[in-house]
Amino acid sequence: MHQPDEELVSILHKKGLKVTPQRLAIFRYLANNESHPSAEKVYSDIKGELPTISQGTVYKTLSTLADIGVITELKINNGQSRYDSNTSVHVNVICPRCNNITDYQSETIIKFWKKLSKEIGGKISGQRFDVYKECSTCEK
Amino acid sequence: MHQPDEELVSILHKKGLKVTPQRLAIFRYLANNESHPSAEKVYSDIKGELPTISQGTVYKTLSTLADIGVITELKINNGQSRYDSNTSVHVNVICPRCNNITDYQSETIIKFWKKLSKEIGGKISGQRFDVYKECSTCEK
DNA sequence: TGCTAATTGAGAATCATTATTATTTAATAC
DNA sequence: GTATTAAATAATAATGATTCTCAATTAGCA
Repeated sequence: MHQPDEELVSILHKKGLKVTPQRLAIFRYLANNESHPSAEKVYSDIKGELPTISQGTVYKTLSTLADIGVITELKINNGQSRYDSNTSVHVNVICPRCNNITDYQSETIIKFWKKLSKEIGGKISGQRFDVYKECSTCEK
Repeated sequence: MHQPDEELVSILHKKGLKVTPQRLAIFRYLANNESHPSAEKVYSDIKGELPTISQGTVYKTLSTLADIGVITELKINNGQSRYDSNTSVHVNVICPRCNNITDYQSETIIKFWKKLSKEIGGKISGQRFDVYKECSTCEK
């Protein structure tokens, strides 16, 4: 696992934002977490490291990190947002039962995105590809 | 414009659900509407036809129509759901400023979906492809 | 025409998220 | 190091979309 802090610190400086323990901890947590946690999950897990952090700070920090582009926010069908430190083009494989999310990446997706973005044209600022598929746990 | 009622009535019968004026009106409204309206917009527009309809009924009806697969629900980043009677594989081109949504369809997408669903495998129950791009109105 | 379960309408309740504000703190200058 | 100051945080209230509850109504069938 590489050091994610340097990247974040450099971007925060570039944007004129402060480097705070809350921002570092939440970013680090997501960088080491494949599970696309909700804000609530981030809050309850991060309290081990920062016991006095508030829910509001978690929400604002996640939103800030998404604004500067180091994480992505996914509003899913159960009404909550999930957060992902994988900012490259990929497919979110979402279990329609338990809302577990895993990332899927392949050449097919990269090529499709190249072709599609050219086809659509204009100032494209992002994309999101979801596939709904029952996870192995729910299948049973 | 073809008659959308027959299709809906047949599916409702198949599922053992009742054919109500509310369900017909909301489905017809969406079938003739490209703009991916919110529940609130559906409610305020449908009141012209059904003045006594309640917001709760609109929400429940939209959810029912999505459950039986005749419309799709899109939770977007401003926190609301948008509804679309286009249930074929397509890309939602979403304006990140005003949240206007237009559908984009092409061979590229059809081919990609065939390839991707084979690649991922398993019981896939749906998909959603979004592209964020400023609409012509917001560009100005 | 009457019966019955599903649906509707009205309003209360919920849940995730956002806003407010006083306090604290990171970053910069001295 | 210490002071300054604007930005960030913590606590809590407020919001907004959606869901729930339940009595009244209605579609579908006998």
